Amino acid sequence: MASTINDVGRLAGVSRQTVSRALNDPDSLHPTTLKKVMRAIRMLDYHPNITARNLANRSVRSIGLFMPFTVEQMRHNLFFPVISTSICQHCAENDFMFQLFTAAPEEEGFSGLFKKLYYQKKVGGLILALPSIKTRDIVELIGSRIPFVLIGRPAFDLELVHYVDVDNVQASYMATRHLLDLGHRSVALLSASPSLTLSEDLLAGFRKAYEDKGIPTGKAYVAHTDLTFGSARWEMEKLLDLTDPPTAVVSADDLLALGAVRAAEERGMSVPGNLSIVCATHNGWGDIAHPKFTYIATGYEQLGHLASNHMISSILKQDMPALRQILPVRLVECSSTAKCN
Amino acid sequence: MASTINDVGRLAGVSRQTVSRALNDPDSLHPTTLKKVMRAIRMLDYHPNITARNLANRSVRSIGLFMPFTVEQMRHNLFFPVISTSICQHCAENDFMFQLFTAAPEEEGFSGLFKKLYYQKKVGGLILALPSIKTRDIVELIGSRIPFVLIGRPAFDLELVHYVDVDNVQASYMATRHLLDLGHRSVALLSASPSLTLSEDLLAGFRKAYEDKGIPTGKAYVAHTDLTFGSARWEMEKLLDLTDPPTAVVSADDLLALGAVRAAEERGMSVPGNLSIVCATHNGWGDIAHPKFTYIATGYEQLGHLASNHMISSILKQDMPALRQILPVRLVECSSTAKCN
DNA sequence: CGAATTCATGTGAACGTTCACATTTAGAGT
DNA sequence: ACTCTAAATGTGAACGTTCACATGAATTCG
Repeated sequence: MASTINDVGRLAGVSRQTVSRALNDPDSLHPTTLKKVMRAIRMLDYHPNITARNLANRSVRSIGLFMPFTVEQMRHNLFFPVISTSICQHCAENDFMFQLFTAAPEEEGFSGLFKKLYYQKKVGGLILALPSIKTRDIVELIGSRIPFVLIGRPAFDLELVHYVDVDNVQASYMATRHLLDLGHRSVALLSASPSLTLSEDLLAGFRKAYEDKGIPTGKAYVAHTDLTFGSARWEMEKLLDLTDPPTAVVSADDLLALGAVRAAEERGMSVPGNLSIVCATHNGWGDIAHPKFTYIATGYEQLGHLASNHMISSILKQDMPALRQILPVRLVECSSTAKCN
Repeated sequence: MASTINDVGRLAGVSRQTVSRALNDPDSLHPTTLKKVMRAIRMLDYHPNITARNLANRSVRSIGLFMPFTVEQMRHNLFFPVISTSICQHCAENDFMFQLFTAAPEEEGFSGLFKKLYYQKKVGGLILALPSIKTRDIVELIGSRIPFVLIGRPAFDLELVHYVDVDNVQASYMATRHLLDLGHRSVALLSASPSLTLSEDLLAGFRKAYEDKGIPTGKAYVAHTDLTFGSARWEMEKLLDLTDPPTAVVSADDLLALGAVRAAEERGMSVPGNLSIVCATHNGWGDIAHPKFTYIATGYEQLGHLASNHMISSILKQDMPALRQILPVRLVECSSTAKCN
C-alpha cells in the first residue's frame, strides 16, 4: 500500500541505503543523486515509517506526561492545559511524540505502570505531574534506569531525582509577608491536603513569615482543602464564623481564592475591605476575579518547558546534568489586599 | 539489555513463537507449557517491544488528538482537559496510545500535517477538535483515506465526514426560548467569531426561537467575541450602553457569561434582577458563578468518549457505520434568569 | 491397529528501517 | 597513464515481533 524506501530506491535507480542517506544525511550524497532521490520521494509521496525506524535505531522518540486525574478532577484544572500544551510544543519542535496518560495508579504504586510503558518502548521517558509520590516508587524508578522528571518537588531529597518546581515556600512566604506588612495579624492559610509536599511548602513559608516578623502565630490559621472551589468556600466559611476570624487569607491557588471571596461576600464582607487575599500561586482562574487578586507569579509554562527540554535532551544524549530546579517567584500587587484596619 | 522473546523462549525451553502465543493466544498452548513460559517471562521481567509488534502487525495502536491552540489560548480552556482526559481513559482501556498535537497549521492548511502523521505511522487515526476547517482539507483527508473524526460539526455536510457535536442550534434555541418565555423581548446573543460553525448554529437557534414565538427581531442583538472573558465583557459593555439595551443574554459559554456579569455589575446592575443570563453551553467556568447560571447542559465528556470509541473501532475493524452524531442537550434552570419586569 | 484427525509446537520469512562493512567510482598527484 | 586516496554508493545482517506454513505428537475411529 504505502510506499517504502525500496520503492523509492527502485524508482530513483539507487539502493535503499542511498534513500536512507538522502533522509538522514543528505550531505553525504552526490548532489545529482540527492536530487533524483528527492524527486522519487515526492513522486511516490513517500513517508518514512517511524515504527521501523525506531526499531532499527533502538530509539523511542516519544515522551509521556503522566497526570493521574479523573475527568471530574480535570474539569477545573487550568494547570493541565498550560503544562501539556507547553510540553507538546516543545516535543513538536524536536520531532518527538507527546503521549498523555491519566490512568489512576495500580494498588502497588505507580512504578509498575511506568516500567511497563518504558520497557514496552511506548515512551522514551516520562514527565510526572503527581500530587504526591511514594519514596518507594521513586527508588524503584531510579533503579530501573527509567528517564523521568518530576513536576513538583518530591518530599525527600534524593540525589538522583530530577525535578522542577516553582518556589512554593517562597511564594507562601511572600504572600504572608505582604499581608503581615500591611498590618494583618491574623492570616489564614488556605492550603491543600496536608499530605502533599505543596502543603508542607506553603506551611513552611507561612510560618517563616510570621517568625521573621516576630509575630506570634496564635491567630495564624491553617485550613486544608482538596483544591476545589467548594471546599475552599466551606473552609473559609468556617474560618469566618470563628469568634476571632482572620482578616486576611493566603490561598494556595486562585480557584481557592475565588471560593474564599464567595464565602466572604455571602457574609456581607467585601474584598479587600474586610478581608485581604493573596494567591500563593496563579493560574487562569484568577483572571476573572473582581477585585483582581494580588498574587505570586509562578511561571507554570516554564515548568513544562524545562521538564520536556530536559527529558528530550537526556533521551538523545546520555550525559545530562541533574535537573533540580526551583523557579523563582515574584509578588504582583493588585487590588485584593488592603491595610488592616 | 532488555530481554526479548527469544531470551524468554530459551529460558523456558520453547521456541519464540510459543512465547508469542503465550502472550497473544494463551488458550492455544498446553497449560504446562504456558506455565513454563509465564514463569520465564516473570523471571526475566520481559516486556514485549511494542515497536516491533506494530511493525510486524502493520498496525498502529495509537490515536492523536489535534487541537491547534497556543499555550496562551489554552490558559482558560476547560474544554480541553475534559475532552483529552476522556479520550485518554478510553485509549488506556483499549491499550491504545494517546498522542496530543497542538501545532498551528501550515500555511497550506492542516491536511499536509495530518497526512504526515498518518503515513509515518505515528498515529492510526486522528480526532480533530478544530475551531474551523476548510472544505479543501476535509476533501483531501477523505481522499487520503486517513481515519479521522471531527469534534464539532463541519460547516458543510459531506457524506463521508465523521463527526460528533453537541446540538448547538438546539442549545441556543432553548436558551433563547427560555428567556422569551420569561417575557424578555430584547435578548442579546454573545457569540463567537462569525466565521465559526458554532456561531452559525447559535445564531440559527437564536433566530428560530424568536420566529417560533412570533416576536420581531428588531431588538435581538448579536455580538461576536473571541471566546475570552475580556472580549465578552467588552461586548456586553457596549450592549448595555445602548439606548435600548437588552434585558437578557444568551452566551455561547459560561466564561463569556462571567464576562457579561462583570460588565453588568460594573454598571450597578444585578443578575438576574436587571439582566438575565443563560449559557448555551457549559464547561467548568460556570461552576463558580454567583448566582448560578441557568445553562444548557452539553455533555462534553460524551464527545471525547464517542470520538475515541469510533476512532479505535474503525482502526481495529474496517467496517464502521458512519459517525455523524449530534448530542441532545437540556435546559438546567438555576438562578441567573428572571421574568422581565 | 493403522489411517485420519486434531492438537501442540517449531521454522523461515517478512515488516521497513539503519548499521557496519564492502565495493565501486571519481579525484587527485606524480 | 597509473597508482593512491577520498568520496559515493551498494549489500548483508540486524532490530523484535508475527504470519503462514511445516512438522511432530497425541487422540479418535472404523
